[in-house]
Parts: sequence; C-alpha cells; structure tokens
Amino acid sequence: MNQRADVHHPEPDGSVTPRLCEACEARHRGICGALTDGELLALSRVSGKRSLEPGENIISDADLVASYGNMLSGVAKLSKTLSDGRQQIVELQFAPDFLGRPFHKESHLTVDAATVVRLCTFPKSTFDKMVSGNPDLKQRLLDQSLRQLDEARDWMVTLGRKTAREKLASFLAYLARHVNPENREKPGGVVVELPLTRSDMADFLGLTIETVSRQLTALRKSNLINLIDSRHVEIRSMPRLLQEAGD
Amino acid sequence: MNQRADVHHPEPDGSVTPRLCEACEARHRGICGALTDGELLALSRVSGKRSLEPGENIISDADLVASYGNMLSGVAKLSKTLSDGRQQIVELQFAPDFLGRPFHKESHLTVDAATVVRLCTFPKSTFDKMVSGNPDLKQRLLDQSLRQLDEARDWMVTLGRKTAREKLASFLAYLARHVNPENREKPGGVVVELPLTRSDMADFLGLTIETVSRQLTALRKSNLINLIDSRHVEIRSMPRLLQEAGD
DNA sequence: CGGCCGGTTGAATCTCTTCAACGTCCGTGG
DNA sequence: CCACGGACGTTGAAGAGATTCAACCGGCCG
Repeated sequence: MNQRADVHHPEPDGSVTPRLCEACEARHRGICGALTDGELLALSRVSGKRSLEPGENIISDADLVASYGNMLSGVAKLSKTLSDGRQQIVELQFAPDFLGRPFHKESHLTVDAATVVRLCTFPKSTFDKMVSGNPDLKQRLLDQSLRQLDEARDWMVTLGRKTAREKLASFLAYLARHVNPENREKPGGVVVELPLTRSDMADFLGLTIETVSRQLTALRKSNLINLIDSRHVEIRSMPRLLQEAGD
Repeated sequence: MNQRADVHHPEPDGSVTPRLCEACEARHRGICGALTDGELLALSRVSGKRSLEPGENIISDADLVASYGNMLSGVAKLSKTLSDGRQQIVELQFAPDFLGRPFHKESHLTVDAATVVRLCTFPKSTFDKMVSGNPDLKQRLLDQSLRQLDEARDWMVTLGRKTAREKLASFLAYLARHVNPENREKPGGVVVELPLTRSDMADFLGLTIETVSRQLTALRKSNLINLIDSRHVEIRSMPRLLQEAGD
C-alpha cells in the first residue's frame, strides 16, 4: 500500500487513521467510529474542515443540501420558522453530533451556529453510499435518530406543559447534562456556560426574552442559581434544580 | 419444504406469505415489507394479534418491554407524564406504524389506545435479531425514526409558538393529513373523525379542555369548520385551515 | 330515577406578553 | 479621545390570552 504521510499514518495495531481524523472526537464517539479504515480514508479524502462564527448560517430551510457534517466543537441551533417570523429552536447540537438529514434532498430545518462552530463536512453522495453498504454505520445513524427523538419528545413536555420558571430550570438542566452527562447525578453545584443569547433561549423555550430574563432573576432570588455574568450560570444544587424543573 | 396450509400458502410468484400476514397493511407499507419470506414466516410463528379498547394501556412508562407491535388499525397515544400528573401526548400512531423502542430495555413513554386498536405483537428478542441481520429492515426503522423526528419537531413549533386557535387548526390539519396524506393538497373540504376526547386533544396541544372546546366553537363561528357531532368535524376548506394554522 | 362522563359556556383570575424605558458593553468614526 | 449607535440584557406597568372555578346540558348505565 502506498501511503502518503500527510494523509494517514500507521497505528500501533497496524491500522491507518487519516491525519485529519486523528484527534477527532467523532472518530470515536461519533458516526465515524463505525467506518472501516478504508471508508474513513476515502471519506477523509473528500472532507474538509469549516469554521463558523456565532450567528452564521450553516443550512437554510429548504436548501438543497449537498453535504453532511460532524460537529467538532461549539453549539449549533436547529430551528423552524413560521411564515410570520415566529421561531422555534427544536434542538441544540453539540460535538460529535452528526449534522444533516440522511436520504432527503432538502432540509426542513435551519441550522445556525450559536457559538463558534467547527465542522468536518463531506459530500452527501459519498456518505449516502457508505451508509447503504455499512450496517454498522446505519446503526449509528439509527441510534442518533432515536436519541434525538427521545430528546425531542422530552422537550415537547417542556414546551406544552411547563411554566416559565420550570422551562428555565429545564433548560439549565438540559445544558448541564449535555456538556457533561454526569452532571445529572451530581449532588452539588455546577457552573455552566450559556451558549445562547436570551433571545435564543426564548426561542428554545417558547417564551419571550423578557420572560426569560425575569425568570432567571427569579431563580437567582430563590437561591437556586447564581448569575456570574450574562453568559455564565452557577447551578447551586443539581437536585434542587431538577426538582424545580418539574419532572 | 413442508408447508402447513394454516400457516402459509403459496403466492403466484412462488413465494409464501403466512396466513396471518396476508391482509396486513404492515406487510406492505410497514416494517414487515422489509422481511424475507423466511423471516416473515419465523416472525408470524411467534406473533399474535391483540385488540384493545379505548383508554386501555398498551405500554407503561418504565415498563420492561418484552415485545414490539405493529398497528393494524385504530389510533394510539404516545404520552409522557410529569411527577404531578400533567400530561403531554407526544405523538399519535396510526396503522401501519411500528410500536416500540428498539434497543432499549424500557420504554420512556406510555402508550394507550385512543380508539379501538388492533395490534400484531411479536417478541422483542426475535425481532432485534432480525434487525441485526437485515439491513433493509434497519433501513425501515431508520426511515420511521426520521419521519417521527420530523413530526416531533414540527409539533414542537405548534406547542412552543402557536396560539390556541392555531393549535386547534394545526391539530385538525394533522388529523386530515394522517387519515389521508392527499388531504393536505385538497382544494375543498374534508370530514374527519376525531379519535381523541377533548381531554386528549388538550394533552396533545398543551391546553385545557375548556380552551379546546372554546376554540373549536370559535373556528365554527368563523365558518372554518362544522361540528357535525362531538366526534366528527367537517373542515370546510383545507387551504383556509392551513392558513389558520400559521405555517 | 340518579349519578357519572364528556362536552360547552360564563366569569374571575393569573401568567405571560407587550410596550416602553433604561443600563452596559463595544466597535466605529468624527 | 470621546461621542454615538447598536446589540444585548434588565426591569416596570399595562394588557391580552389562556386557565381556573363553577354551572349547566345531554347521553348512558346501573
């Protein structure tokens, strides 16, 4: 085999990993973990890294999507917009989530960067072919879809049945859980960085920015949280916050 | 091959279809369409039909689920409940939807019959094995998951951003579409049967029963619908209803 | 007949929104 | 250098939309 050192290098076990993928989280926890060495190499040959600033658009609603991506870092917003402009964020994506809707020509979602986002992108056609031929990869896609379906349904309860205060508590719990799943069980406090503006939080929670702001100060006055600055919140006790979240 | 006439019979093309599956919608549009003759036969040997009355429970939250099912007819509610009893219906299932959460020991949902429901059930273990070995089947599961994910996210917009009136209009449109996908494009009117009580509608829309009732009469007074009886609604014009639904 | 369930309607209440003012931070340009 | 404008966030007061509480109706079953 004729290897170019700048594209891949041998692993201790004899397998090869493309340079591009070496330090990539998606290589292990993400979708790419299901790829064979050959597939990974083939994909890395046609993939590229992309960096986006907060607010920058990644995919527009009804766009013809020609490529998929893996989140390498940062937070992206998946949202839907009504004809009169009302917006609802339906999910946040973190590394190493897979970005894109397999088997559909166009997206029915808008994807925007909430923070600085780094992406690894690759052509839809190449990837779709790999999915057809690799059941493990299909399994990973199925796993992610089912996980996202669970998330979506949990959030539907938040949107449909919770009060503004509970929504804010739920959001903070959601964040704490997504930056580190262990946070859910922690007996004490946690500091979380808010990847969203008040306006984004409102769109995620089905509220207005004013209500978001008010409920945050209400939670602070109840000693449940501490507002370090507008982008950092200290959750003083995870169990009490979860209590407050209602479920 | 030693065939028992009560279990299967030969098809014109030489394949065999188990008696049980002959008239089954799921055999074609549903999950079972991806099964080989052999798999279908094996599955039919361990499957059984079940009929449930309205309100009857199919799967409880946190139940250890030992079996899956295909909807043969009727409507089932998938719902989640908060600790204090508030409830949110997260999706309705129609024939020939697949019922159950693959690869998870316990369900995080409650499933109840809304109308009379007929099910074809089969053991989780048998089916899970088939999924591992049959990429087409896995594909169908992935397709259904992605479709449900789209549904869920659309509904999140309804729950988070629409007014009560828009929610009711959205619900009627949702029903019309699920009874018959062509209804979405129809220029004229449609009569739909409501598979849910006012209380269920409220739990699906994140409202109270009183608001549901009031908004229905409001839509009637606006000449958008006609309330034939408490279980039948005539949508007088699909386009106008969709307009009213906001998106 | 009486009671219960599902549904509708009215009046009072409350939660969240709307509208408006104000404060801070930050980059731009006079 | 500092004044200006814009983005983001907080807070107050008034208002609207949905909920709560309550009464009532019709159908059904014991």
